[in-house]
Amino acid sequence: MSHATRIELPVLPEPRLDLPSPDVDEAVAAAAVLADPTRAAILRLLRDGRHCVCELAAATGQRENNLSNHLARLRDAGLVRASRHEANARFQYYERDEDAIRGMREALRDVLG
Amino acid sequence: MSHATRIELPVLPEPRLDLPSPDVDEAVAAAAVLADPTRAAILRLLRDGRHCVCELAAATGQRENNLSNHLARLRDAGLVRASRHEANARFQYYERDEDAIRGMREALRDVLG
DNA sequence: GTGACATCTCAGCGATTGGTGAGATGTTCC
DNA sequence: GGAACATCTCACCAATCGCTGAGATGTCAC
Repeated sequence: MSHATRIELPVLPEPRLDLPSPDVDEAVAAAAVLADPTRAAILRLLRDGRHCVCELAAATGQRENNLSNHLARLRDAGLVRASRHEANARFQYYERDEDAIRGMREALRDVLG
Repeated sequence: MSHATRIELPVLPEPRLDLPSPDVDEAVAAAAVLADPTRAAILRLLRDGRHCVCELAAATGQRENNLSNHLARLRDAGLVRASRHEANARFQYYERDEDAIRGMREALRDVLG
């Protein structure tokens, strides 16, 4: 046999310590929004159409001021819009911004594959 | 004009207080895993193949014992598997469980649409 | 205007959680 | 065997976060 070494031998591990750190900021921000049961339920409910605060409060079992807090966070994140009811302006009706939701989905997809 | 009312009049709002509360537990659990930069980076890095702890630590800029903590959480959640290197068993190589990852993706998709 | 209703804002408290430090376990090399 | 290495475990502390309570704003009905 010549001096040629066998190809299938187990190779010594040489950890690569220069891997680039992936950019996951968007995905983490999206996940932080969803990591609360009330906010996740809001986004799930609004998937089927607009709802006012009292409806969302009843469906989630939360008090209305608490829901208002979560809705403010979703508004600041640009994920939902609010507009008063045409016939009775006491009610704020919320709907999703589907463009922003799509952005969340793509950021999460980049991490999960 | 007869007594027939016009059809296009704005309708009085009657909030539906009996909406069923959506089940978002799985999506919330998935989001809680991703809502940390280190864990999100780990899952993103393992998307391209197996890596040992020291590689993940270098790429994320975290200390190895801290990474070990996060990897334990991912293991307990069934999202990653560990196995020692064939040629040098000092190194624990981690890889994703793609079935579990797919479960996460579907749970999140149910909320985001 | 007055009262009732729907929503909003924000300070404060309690619970959860990520990073650290120190020590323990398992592996390789000499 | 002993030393160096790679990883793990866990108690502790500081920071974060969600719920509550109280008060403010805006709208409707009378």
